[in-house]
Amino acid sequence: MDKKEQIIETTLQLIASQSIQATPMSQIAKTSGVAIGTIYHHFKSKEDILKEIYLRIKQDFQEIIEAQLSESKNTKENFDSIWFGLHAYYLNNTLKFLFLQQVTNSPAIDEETKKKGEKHYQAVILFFEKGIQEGVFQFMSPVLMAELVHGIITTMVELELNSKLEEATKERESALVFSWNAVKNSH
Amino acid sequence: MDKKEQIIETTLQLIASQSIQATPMSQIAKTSGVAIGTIYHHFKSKEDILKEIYLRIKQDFQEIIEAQLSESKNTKENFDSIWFGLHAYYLNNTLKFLFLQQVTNSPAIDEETKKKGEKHYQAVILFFEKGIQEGVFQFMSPVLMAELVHGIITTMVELELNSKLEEATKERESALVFSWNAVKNSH
Amino acid sequence: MDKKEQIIETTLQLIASQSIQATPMSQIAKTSGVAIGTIYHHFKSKEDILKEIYLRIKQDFQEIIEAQLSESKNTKENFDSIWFGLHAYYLNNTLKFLFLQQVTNSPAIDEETKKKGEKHYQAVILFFEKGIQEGVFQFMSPVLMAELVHGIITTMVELELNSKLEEATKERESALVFSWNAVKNSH
Amino acid sequence: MDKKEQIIETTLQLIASQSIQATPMSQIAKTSGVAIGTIYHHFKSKEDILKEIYLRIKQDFQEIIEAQLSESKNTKENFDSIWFGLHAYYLNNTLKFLFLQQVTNSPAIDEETKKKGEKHYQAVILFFEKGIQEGVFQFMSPVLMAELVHGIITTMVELELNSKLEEATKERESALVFSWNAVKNSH
DNA sequence: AATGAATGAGAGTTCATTCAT
DNA sequence: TATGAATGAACTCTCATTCAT
Repeated sequence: MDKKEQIIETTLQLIASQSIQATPMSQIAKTSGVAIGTIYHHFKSKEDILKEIYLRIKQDFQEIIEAQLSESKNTKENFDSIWFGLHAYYLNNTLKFLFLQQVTNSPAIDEETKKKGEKHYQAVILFFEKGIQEGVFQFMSPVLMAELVHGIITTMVELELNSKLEEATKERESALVFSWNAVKNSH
Repeated sequence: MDKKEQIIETTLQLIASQSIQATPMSQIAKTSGVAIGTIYHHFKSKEDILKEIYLRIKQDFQEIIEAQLSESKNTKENFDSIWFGLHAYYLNNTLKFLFLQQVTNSPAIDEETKKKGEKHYQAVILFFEKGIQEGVFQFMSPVLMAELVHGIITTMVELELNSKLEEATKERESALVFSWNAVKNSH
Repeated sequence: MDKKEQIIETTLQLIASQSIQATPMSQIAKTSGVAIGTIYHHFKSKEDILKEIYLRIKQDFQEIIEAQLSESKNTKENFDSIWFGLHAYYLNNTLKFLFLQQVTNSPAIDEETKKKGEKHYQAVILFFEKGIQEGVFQFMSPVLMAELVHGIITTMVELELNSKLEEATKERESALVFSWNAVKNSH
Repeated sequence: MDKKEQIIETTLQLIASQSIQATPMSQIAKTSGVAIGTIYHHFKSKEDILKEIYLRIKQDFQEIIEAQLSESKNTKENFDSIWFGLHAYYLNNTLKFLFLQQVTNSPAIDEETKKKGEKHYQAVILFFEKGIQEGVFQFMSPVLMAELVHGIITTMVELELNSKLEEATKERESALVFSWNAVKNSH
């Protein structure tokens, strides 16, 4: 594997399992089987590695959304697809999920990069916007709605990973119902 | 104010505005108007200050819940009270909210302390448990339901603080509707 | 001796004998018999130590000038006193002289500090200004004249230290004559 | 321009404007439009580039002296020619002047190279030696005299470059008078 | 002749914590 | 109870140099 890719992969693993502060560059170097200088040859700083990982995950996010959304499905079907698609992504990419959790509410990633990351949300926000306009969804800021649903999925994954749910598969269904009821227009 | 209280207050302020890693003990000392030695006289370590702040917030949490819950209200009324009570607490105690955000998904607080903090959730979980048994709420793990609702409130406050909502007051109502539709049993 | 003083003294010695770049903080610490952290307790940075040493030398400079100048001496006598006073200071404080040589034309000391250092020249410049006005000295910018004379002394010390002069004592007299002829008004 | 020349030119520029320590090989490479490896193809080390620049300047020095000295001029005329020739060279080749200033009192150039550079002084030293023997100049070590005059020119250029003189052209004349009075035999 | 990815020793600095007063 | 000088392991990052291509 390419050394740069090696560094990214290692950093993701280490940070997911032990936090950013507990992951010195020296350890990233040693674990990657690369000299410290080599890391700095490919990245401007430690923060720069984090940025790259962050934006890659946000791009994954966009790709999943776009892969799930389809004009041939109705709104409910698309909603379910997005929900399960994202849920599955986080659950199958635990390292990325844990990385995001650490980084999201921390100054480890600067505002500029976070803004860049938000661009990848457009597709979901458009989806909710359309659903609201069509009256399928409750009237509400689409950004808020998107964030709330995302928060639900996120909380769900968190509890599953911490084994706080006895029958995760069943609860998953409940959480989806929970989400759909939250979102849909009941009038 | 006594010195210990001074230290706690200062630490909360500094951490809320600049993150834990950016807040060295030396700065806490200087800003509190106290010598470094004095901090260590009152607290075993830096982590110890964080723990104390963390547990105090969790206790606040419990008190709010208990203040809102009342046998003379029906489930919907109690739900609304909790929702607004918590929302108002976070919004009026921004420092504590920002502190929690940083600390929640980070190893800054050890698992033991987090467990201790969870004890303060019992009242809410019982509330949801009862609602589920009575059939007012959807059938679901009460822990999951509590976390999901809490997540919704949290996301809401976050967006308000970041000014991502144009008409926060209206959206707040929508978010409550969103939450209620999510939890209530629709059969 | 006071630890701060110890650090200053050691730094002066090390830098004079091996240059700034060849003098890492770790060596200053070890040679001073002090922990690295202790250095940073007393000084903001490596540059900060240099600044302090620099300004102390400039202050010495002023004190020497003021000690030599006397209203009871005529201009020629005062000139000689300053010349020999400064020459002796540099020769007897070799470390300080070598430090100055390294630092003077280098960015190791920032412009602000250099400006501060220049304040200690006022007495000499005034002396030359007065001599020029009285017609004892050649007509010329007093700053330039002061710098030129200082440069002569400096060059002299440099050659003496590098043993490039066979009979230093005699040459010293010649250099003084050289200086006085340069300075005096020949009309 | 050939690559080696390009590297020399770039290094001179960078070092003159930002000091040796602030000029890494990587920057020299990038600014020269050349790969790092290419630099090492033409020069053994960083110091090696400095040496080459240093010796080239010293050679310039010799050429200027030789261009100015003429048997058809008398000693005073030759002195003036050398003085102005050198002064003009430094002022018109600011980069080289600044380079010299940095390098002269620093270990960046090894003693061996400095010795080599001194060979280019022979012509001036001989000039002063002759003037002393003829009784036109004060009796004094010719090396010392040469260094002192050189120091005067150097100080003059320095002050001009730092705009510390209000009427540089006039002061230049004064500095020449200053120098001549210094060297000439007054008996 | 030219490239540039890779190296790793070593730099300056930070900061939680200790301890003598 | 309160102080703050002292500590030193550990951090991020730099940069002259090497070497396979």
